[in-house]
Amino acid sequence: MPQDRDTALEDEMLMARAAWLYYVGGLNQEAAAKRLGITRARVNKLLQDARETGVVSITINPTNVGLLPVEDSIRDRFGLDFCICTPALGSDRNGAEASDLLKDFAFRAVGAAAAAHLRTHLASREDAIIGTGWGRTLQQMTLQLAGVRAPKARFISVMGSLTANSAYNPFEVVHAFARATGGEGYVMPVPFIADSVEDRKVLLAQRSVQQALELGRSASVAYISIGELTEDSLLRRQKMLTAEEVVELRAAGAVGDTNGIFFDDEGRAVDHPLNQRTLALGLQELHKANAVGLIAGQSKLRAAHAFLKSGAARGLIIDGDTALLLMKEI
Amino acid sequence: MPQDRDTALEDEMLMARAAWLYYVGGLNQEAAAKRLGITRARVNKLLQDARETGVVSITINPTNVGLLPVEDSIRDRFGLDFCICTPALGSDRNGAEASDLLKDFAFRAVGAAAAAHLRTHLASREDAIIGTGWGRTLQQMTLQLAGVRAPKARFISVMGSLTANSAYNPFEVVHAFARATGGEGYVMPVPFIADSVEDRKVLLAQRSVQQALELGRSASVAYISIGELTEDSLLRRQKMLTAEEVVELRAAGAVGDTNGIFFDDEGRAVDHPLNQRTLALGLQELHKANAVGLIAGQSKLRAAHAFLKSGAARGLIIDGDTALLLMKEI
DNA sequence: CAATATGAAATACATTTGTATTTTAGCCTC
DNA sequence: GAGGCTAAAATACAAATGTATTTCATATTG
Repeated sequence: MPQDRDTALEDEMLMARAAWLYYVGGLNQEAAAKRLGITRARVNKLLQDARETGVVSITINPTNVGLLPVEDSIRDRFGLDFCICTPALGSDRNGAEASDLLKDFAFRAVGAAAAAHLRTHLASREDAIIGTGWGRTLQQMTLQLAGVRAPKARFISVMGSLTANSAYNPFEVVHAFARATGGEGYVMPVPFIADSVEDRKVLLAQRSVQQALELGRSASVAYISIGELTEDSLLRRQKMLTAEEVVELRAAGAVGDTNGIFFDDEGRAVDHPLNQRTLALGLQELHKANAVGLIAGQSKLRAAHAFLKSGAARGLIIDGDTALLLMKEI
Repeated sequence: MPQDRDTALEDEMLMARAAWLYYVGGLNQEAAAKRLGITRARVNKLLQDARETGVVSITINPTNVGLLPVEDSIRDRFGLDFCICTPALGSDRNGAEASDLLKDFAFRAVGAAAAAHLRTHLASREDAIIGTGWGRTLQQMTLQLAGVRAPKARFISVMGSLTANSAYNPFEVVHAFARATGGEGYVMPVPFIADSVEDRKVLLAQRSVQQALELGRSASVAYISIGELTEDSLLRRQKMLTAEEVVELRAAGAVGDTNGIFFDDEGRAVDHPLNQRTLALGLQELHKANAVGLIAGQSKLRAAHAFLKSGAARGLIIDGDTALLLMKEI
């Protein structure tokens, strides 16, 4: 049941005061509790809430994480407006065990950086139209937007949806963005890979799809991620592709995809029927929609390189370790 | 002895990585230490350094701290563009003991709020010219600018420097701003209170001083603090004033100063030789330079009230407790 | 008005963090 | 290469923090 409004306000105020005392004032929880006349346990909970809801936010100065030269190189090499790297963490002393954890980190790191980027973007244009893709990185991004309010912003998926439902689904992603910011969300209520070329035509003719695509094309920024083309890839795991299709696509030269558009090592859309069945903004359209590529995880290295060659992206947010590998290739 | 440059960079990188693992990645210090191949104690120190040097900064979302009516009243009463209050914390159950801590807290709180303000300002005009004053509040402000990059910004002291060197010195403040943001810093390489009226003329004639003042006048925002006029005031403690001068100034009606300009309860510059020896932007010039007054600590109440009457400020950032007291007076 | 649900206080305890001390390893100086 | 210096590792311990449990007061509901 909904909490009383006064109580909620009172609560948020207490939260802010506790947070100030603790984080800015440097009091410990006990002292802060005494000061506020409540128990330490309560202060502890308040602080937890404050972090979760974004009343307090912790930022790390991106200067001197040591990747500025890398950022510049990548930006210049691929003609981007900007390139942001998260800190490189790769040099762990105990090689094997960490790789899983590391991958998770990459998603969070890139998600956090992307969230910060969006925050800045919304600060300058609060009525922005923001295109969104799908996947784990995008999902992480939505989780780290606490405290961002943008009731006038509109989030629009630049692609159709998954059939299987998961937190990575464009539908969920857009919803999460809208909820986090108080803005509006729009999705394309069709699968993003149609069953046949004919089906695609029918779906594409839908007014709601046309409207969504139209809105997506006018985005002032669009956050999209890319996929690698392997048996482990999310596309496969979500059953959007069959094993045979993967083999075919690879045979056609495909090394990765963005929003279901498969491209080869040179960043060109490959000649394969699947590419005729995708319901999403194309590579050129993404560029016009100010696409920002989010790259998390070293398994995406090859796909990332190819994607950058395609020229679809205006900007790049990439985890530091993958960026370092990319540097070696260019 | 000065540390090797490479080592320093290496160190700062390690700091950033540790901070990232801990604050963003959510690892505890032990896990982060293992990941980085160093001891937990070292991680602990790195994190401490990271906080102190502003590599990580913790900001608090200022919505709903409950002082909006106070902010509006003060803003309207003194014709300001804006007034920002930090949370009021005065209602501690155990009256006496806290006053010292509270004061320290006020500096930090106002510094944090001012840092957030600057952050926003720089977001809209990255090549801004920013005037700066001196003192503990300004110094705190510089420590809380983590994550702000503004290589095109210029920071210019609106006043001469202290003779005694301290972290509060305009020189240090400007330097800290420049370092934190990557921007440029300019100072007036002269004392801000000359030994005599004649000396002031000579110093003022310096080309570098003229240039600095010129630049300061064109600031798009200037952060300045005010001082109360007591034996405890920073001016006295930094030996910028003799005890006799304080007595004289008080006799002339002075209740406070900003940048060495002494004013009375009505906010008028008092008629005293000292006011002829100050090397700094005057009250009217500060208004033109879009001055924002930073007020931290209840001991500054009277001076703050007078300062606001002077009309020198375009905006105000004040700690909540002092704001509440101010409210009672107006 | 009694029954019940709720949120916070009180309490207790395990974990994490901060800090001091000692030991070790590398490095500079002579 | 011995001596002394420094930074970090290793260790140990005290303080703060996170979390669960029980108890209590208050508000809500039938």
